[in-house]
Amino acid sequence: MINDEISDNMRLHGVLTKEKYVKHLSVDCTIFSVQDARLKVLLLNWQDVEYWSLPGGFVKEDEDLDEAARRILYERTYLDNIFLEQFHTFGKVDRTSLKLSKDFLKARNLTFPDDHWLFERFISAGYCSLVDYTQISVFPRYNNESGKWFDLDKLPKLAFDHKEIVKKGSEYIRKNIDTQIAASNLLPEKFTMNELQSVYEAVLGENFRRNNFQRKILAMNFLERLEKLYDGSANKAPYLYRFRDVR
Amino acid sequence: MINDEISDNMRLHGVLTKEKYVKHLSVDCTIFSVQDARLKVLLLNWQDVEYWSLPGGFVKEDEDLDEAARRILYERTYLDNIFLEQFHTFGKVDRTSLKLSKDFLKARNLTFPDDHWLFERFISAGYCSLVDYTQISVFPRYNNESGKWFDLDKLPKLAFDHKEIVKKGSEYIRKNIDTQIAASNLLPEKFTMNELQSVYEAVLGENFRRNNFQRKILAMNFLERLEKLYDGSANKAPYLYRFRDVR
DNA sequence: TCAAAAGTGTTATTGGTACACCCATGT
DNA sequence: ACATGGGTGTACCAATAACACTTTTGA
Repeated sequence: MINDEISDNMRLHGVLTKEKYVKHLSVDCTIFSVQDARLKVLLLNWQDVEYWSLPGGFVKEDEDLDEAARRILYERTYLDNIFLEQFHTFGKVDRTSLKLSKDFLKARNLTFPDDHWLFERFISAGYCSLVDYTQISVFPRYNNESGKWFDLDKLPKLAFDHKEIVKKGSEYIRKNIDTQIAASNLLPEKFTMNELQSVYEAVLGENFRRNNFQRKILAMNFLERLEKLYDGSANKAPYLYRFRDVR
Repeated sequence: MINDEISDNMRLHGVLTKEKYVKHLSVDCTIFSVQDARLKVLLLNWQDVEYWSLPGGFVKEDEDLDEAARRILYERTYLDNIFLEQFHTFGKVDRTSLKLSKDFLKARNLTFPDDHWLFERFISAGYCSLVDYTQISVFPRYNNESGKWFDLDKLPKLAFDHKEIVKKGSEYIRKNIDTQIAASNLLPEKFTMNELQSVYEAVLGENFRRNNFQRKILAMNFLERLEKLYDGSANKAPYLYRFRDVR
């Protein structure tokens, strides 16, 4: 366990010194999911550091920005083939803090020279995705790192400007809810209207009348009605649906 | 004139070698205006270079990304206090081209070592703004550079991925037309409903019925009705309006 | 036969579109 | 008085919201 931890940190140190990254540029992912009928965001925390932060990373020199975001998401969640969208780039000079950056590295027993680019100014591209948290097989990536899902109005202390990033990310998800939900893996291949409605309600944080919801969704014409689902419950069997266009 | 040109280029060279910029990061501005009842975009061209490009620039190390965009817009158009919004960041590895970059510099008689960061990969944050082209006092900035407004469906050959940037920028402007027009300086302090409608029609590229347009706009409740305008024409005097919230 | 949950229908309201009409204004 | 362009009213249609009723299901 201790050995794992050391080797993890060694690996990270090696990666940050040897691998070629685009300096001053990072990607931060706001990964949302639905849990207990609420929209949650995934945050990471390192042992002995007060602040939580978004799963983020750096962009390799030979890697598209979008690719970098996909890779980072994969590294954090082992989720592949996920619909990920850029929503805003955060570029305030003082958005990161030297002290906090050092604390982060100290918590992992990493040291870098004071003039390392890690301590300079960072511009960060924000990406967002809606995922099924039960399909996230393994995180965190490092032993002294922990991940947790947070309610948007019960966020812990966040590093840097990550609170603002989460806010903008969630606004983006809500504004683009139709495509986001359709492209997410939140629902199984086939699902009932009720399940779909629950997801909408969780993401938007408001309730709809089931009949009006059904009409509205069906009018958008991206659902395909399939066979009925007999799940053994003592009521009329609901139809199953599927998103029309294959992703 | 020749002297001016030389000194301009010298200045640019000096700036690019001495001033501290965030490497690999640029800002490109899509500046739109309305001319002949059509939405136009401002493009720049250097003598002896086939390709046109967006007014862009680099971000200083001690400058917010938003600030950089404002500064660049000011440098190009001498427009100040302009509503400028970020809409997307373009990060493909091959979005710039080494050859074209060299051509650009050659056209200005500038030489940089081959390993200069100017020739490396660039990530560019796209900003957009709607402005009154008649209020743009002076551009271009350099003598061998010319600026011109282009119809969106009659674009010339564009450098790098600037065509895509223009497209995304115009989509953003159209999607956010209400705030964009209200925040722009396209209209004078007081204006008639007809003038407002013309701007909407130019930006969206479609026509509306005046009475329905009026209803819709007034329902949004961001206009304040003022006195009537007697301009001497032989018809009923239209009301003047003003945007409610002061910008 | 009953409760639970789904499907479907009906009406009212709202927002937008099309058309019509009247009003003010300078020539 | 008249053409011009602006203001306002009304009828119509589609989308949405609110409410009601019927159907299916396993216990």
